[in-house]
Amino acid sequence: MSNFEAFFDYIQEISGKMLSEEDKLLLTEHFKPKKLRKRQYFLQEENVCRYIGFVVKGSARTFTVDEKGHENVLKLSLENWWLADFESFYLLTPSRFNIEALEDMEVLQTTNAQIEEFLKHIPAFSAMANIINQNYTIANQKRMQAAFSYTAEERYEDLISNYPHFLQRFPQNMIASYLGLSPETLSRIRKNSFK
Amino acid sequence: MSNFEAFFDYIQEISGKMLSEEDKLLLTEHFKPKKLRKRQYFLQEENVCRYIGFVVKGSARTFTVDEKGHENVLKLSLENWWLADFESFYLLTPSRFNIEALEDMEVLQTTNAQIEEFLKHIPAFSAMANIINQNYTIANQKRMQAAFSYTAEERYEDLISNYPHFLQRFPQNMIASYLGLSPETLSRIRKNSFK
DNA sequence: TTTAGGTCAACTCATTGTCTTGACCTAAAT
DNA sequence: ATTTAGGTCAAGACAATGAGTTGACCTAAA
Repeated sequence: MSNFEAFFDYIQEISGKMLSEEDKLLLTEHFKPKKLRKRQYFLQEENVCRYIGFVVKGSARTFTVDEKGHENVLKLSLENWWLADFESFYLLTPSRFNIEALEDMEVLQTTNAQIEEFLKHIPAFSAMANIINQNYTIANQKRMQAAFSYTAEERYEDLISNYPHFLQRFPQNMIASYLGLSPETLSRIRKNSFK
Repeated sequence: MSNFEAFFDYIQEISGKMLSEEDKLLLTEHFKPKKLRKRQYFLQEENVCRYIGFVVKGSARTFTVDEKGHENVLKLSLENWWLADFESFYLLTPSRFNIEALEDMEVLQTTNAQIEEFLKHIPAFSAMANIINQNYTIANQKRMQAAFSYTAEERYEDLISNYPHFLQRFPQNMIASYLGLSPETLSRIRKNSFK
């Protein structure tokens, strides 16, 4: 049904290791394909994030809603990204985040307990996990730093050089929120940058 | 925060019994107010329905999605109705139903285990539960019968005489689906009934 | 062989979402 | 004290979506 091949390729590519047939079988058995329709939630705030999802198709946003009902986008996800609130997922605490499909999606999802098994038994998976965690850490650090020391314009330039496809896939107001800008400011920045 | 008064009134009115202050305290402690935004799901298919919800404000639909992606509305809910897939809720089996907010909603929700407590300790609650179950059974029976023996037009007439406010609160295509009609057919029925 | 009602396609109209623009405000940095 | 970056508010343009209607046609059961 769902395309596990892309998932296997992804693991092998990131980890630099091969998956055996048994590995693949294990993964296929315990990653459950799930379809989300546009606007459907993968995770709703106040719930525990019981599943981690690998995006096969579609896009999503992770966001919070503050007291005033204002939405704050923390993460934008596309194909070959992971969906989860890791804090909630690992500690089983209620999440403050919402993860919402922005398009119809296909996701492969599994539980915390299963992830432990994969880490133990599948070398490629475990290698991948390490690399991903490193990448996330670096990316987050960069983002934090950028938020403090870069101007709005620089952050935008940074985004388009690192993730040029974001502009095609995500509405501009969500990118603005992701960059910590008002939609108006981003609109003006874009206008100016056409010179 | 949320309006428990309406909930208390409802219980007392249906059951014909009074709630003591302790009863109210127990209910307030264990029914958690929850806000749903329009299009948010109270329950998604394949999940276990862990909560039952009392609608304080807003409206919702219970529907299934068949293999062809066609949505089938089974229930329309307004203020002072209950939200749950009772089969899933009582048996803890994965649900085939989706329950989706059609407007921003305020719901009071609690768990199966808590309901047991209420039934044991709150006479008014237990009396209410009995009456509701009876009403549901009767209503379902009528609906089944209607589906088989009435024409589309009769079912529509029946609906507007029993629930005239549905027309104001729910989009016509959902009412059509609820009646087991195509939207086109309902549209034509309404046109004719203006004579 | 009529009839009830479904399916498909096209069109209208209202609603919502997205982006842009101008006017104005504020806080920090000169 | 005043420039500057960027936020807030309000209005408007435009596109996309959703809801309702209508006509044409099809099918199964009475």
